[in-house]
Amino acid sequence: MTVLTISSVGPHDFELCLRVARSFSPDPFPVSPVLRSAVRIKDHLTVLEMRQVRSDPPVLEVRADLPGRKSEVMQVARWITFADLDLRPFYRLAASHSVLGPITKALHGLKPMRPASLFEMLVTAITEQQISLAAAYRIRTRIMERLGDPIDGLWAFPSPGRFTERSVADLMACGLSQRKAEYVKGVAEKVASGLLALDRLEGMSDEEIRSLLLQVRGLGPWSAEYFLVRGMGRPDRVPANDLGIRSVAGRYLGQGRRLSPEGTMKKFSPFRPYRGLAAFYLLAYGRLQKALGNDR
DNA sequence: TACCAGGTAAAAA
DNA sequence: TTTTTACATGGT
Repeated sequence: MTVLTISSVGPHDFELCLRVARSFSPDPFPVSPVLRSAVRIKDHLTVLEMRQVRSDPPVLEVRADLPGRKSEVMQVARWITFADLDLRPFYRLAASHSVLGPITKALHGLKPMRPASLFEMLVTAITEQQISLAAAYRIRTRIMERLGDPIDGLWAFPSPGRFTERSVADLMACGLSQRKAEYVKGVAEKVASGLLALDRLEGMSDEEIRSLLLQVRGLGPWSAEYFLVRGMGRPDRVPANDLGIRSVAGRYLGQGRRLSPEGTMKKFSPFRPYRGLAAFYLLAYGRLQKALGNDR
């Protein structure tokens, strides 16, 4: 067992990050300060255990049974936990705002967590198109159980190859529509063949990534923006037509009713270049209120 | 039981 | 070119 430590930039409350991430899942997770995550590192399946061991300055600890791969483990853990994100410029921008000011104070140290792989994020985006997050979550669970690799009580998200070797009918049996099954298989083929080089995206601009994704069948404007902000953590991206974001924008920044996509973007414009982070904080606040039963 | 839920591509007009 | 439609599952 290798034990590594990660120093995180700026304020970071990892337990809060976990609580928020879990609040988006339909399953009631046991409250635990430890994140256990099954990941693939260089074709090697392993479980990462991450927890916070110091708060100021923040330090995270990572445990993995993968000797000799320390730098890769460190890199993946930094990616998942978003250790390199500095929240302070966003907090300075939000501090004077009547709504985001108090909310950023209440959620001090909250960083959005990212899935270990961008391929997983693409599949997640497709599953979440049009149907509820809970329904999409159930479908992804079936995908993991049927195509993924079990390890230590967890499932690793299936690699692109696992999708390409299955038929569209196999994917439909997990609950995807025929359309979405075709989308997912098509994306997996593009990634597996190298036609869609996800490992090159990090060095590209938001707009470059967006236009690249829009060329892929099954990925529209919502999916591209969702991928940018949730999968890659690009802090200024907001899916303008996202139902959840339009609702919280209306609830906390408007008159209570869901806003139009244009109205939503207008409400977030003061937070440039952190509009996506502002949206995330509203969503997180809304989920935590709901979990506490304070959402009426 | 209906209806809506963090859209998209393709058919129809 | 613009508008309309089909689509899967799960919660309320």
